[in-house]
Amino acid sequence: MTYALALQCLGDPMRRRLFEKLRAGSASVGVLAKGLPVSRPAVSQHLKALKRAGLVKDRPEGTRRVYFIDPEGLGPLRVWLDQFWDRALESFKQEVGKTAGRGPRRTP
Amino acid sequence: MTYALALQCLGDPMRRRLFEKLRAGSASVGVLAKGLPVSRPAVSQHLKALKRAGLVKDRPEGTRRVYFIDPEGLGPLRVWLDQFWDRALESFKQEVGKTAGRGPRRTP
DNA sequence: ACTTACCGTAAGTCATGACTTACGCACTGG
DNA sequence: CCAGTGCGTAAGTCATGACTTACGGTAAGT
Repeated sequence: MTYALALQCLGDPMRRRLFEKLRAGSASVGVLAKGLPVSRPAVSQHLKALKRAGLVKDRPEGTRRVYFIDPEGLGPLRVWLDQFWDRALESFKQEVGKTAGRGPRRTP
Repeated sequence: MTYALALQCLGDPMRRRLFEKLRAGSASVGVLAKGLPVSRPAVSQHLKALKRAGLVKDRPEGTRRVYFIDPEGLGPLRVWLDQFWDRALESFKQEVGKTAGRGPRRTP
C-alpha cells in the first residue's frame, strides 16, 4: 500500500526535481534549495513528504541535515508496476485486434 | 519526458483506482463509473488525462467507448525508475555507513 | 423519423496543497 | 558564553485541479 504514497509524492514536479537531484548523491537542505526556484522551507516540506513515503533518508551532519535516496523506497513502486506489465500486456493483445474491427456501424 | 505525465496522472488516487480497474480488462465509461464514488463525467475527465499520458487507449463500440490499458505507456516510467535503482543504489551503500558515524557532537 | 442510451465538453464551485514569511531550536566556532 | 549558521514548524495566502450540473452530439432500436 505504500506505493500509493510514493506515487503521490513523485507526482509533484518540484518533488521530482528534488528527488532527481538526490540521484547524483547526498546533499544538505540548503544546497538542494539553491538550484531550485523555491524557498528553503518549501524544500524542507517536500523532503518531509519524501521521507514519509520512504523514498529518502536523512542523517545529521553537524548543524545541517544531509538527505539521500533510499532505494528500498522504490521497491513497492516497482512491484506495483510489474503487476501491470504482466497482467495488462496479455489483455492488451486481445484488444488491439478489435480496435479496427467493431467500430460504429459502417455507413458507406 | 513523458514519464512526468504518467507520474502526475497516477499520483491521483481516483485515477489510480480507475487504472487498476482497467487492469482486469477493458471496460466502458459507464461501467467504470459504477463502482466509483464519483460522477460519470468525472470519470470521463480522468480517462482523458490517462489517455493524454499514453497510459490508456480507447475504442468505439457502438454507442459506448471502451477503454483499456496501453502497456507501452508504462515503459518510460519503468526506464525512469531503473535509472534510480542503478545509480542510487551504489550511492546508498556509501551513505549507510556514515549514518551513525558523524552525527552531532557527542556530549557525554 | 423519434426516442433512448452513452458519452464528451463547458462552466462554475470548492477543497486541497504548494508556497510564502516569521519564529524558535540545535549545533559550531570564536 | 555569545554570535552565527542551518534547519524544521506554524500560520496564512493563493492557485491548481477535482468535482458537480447542464448541455449537445452520435449511434442504435423501433
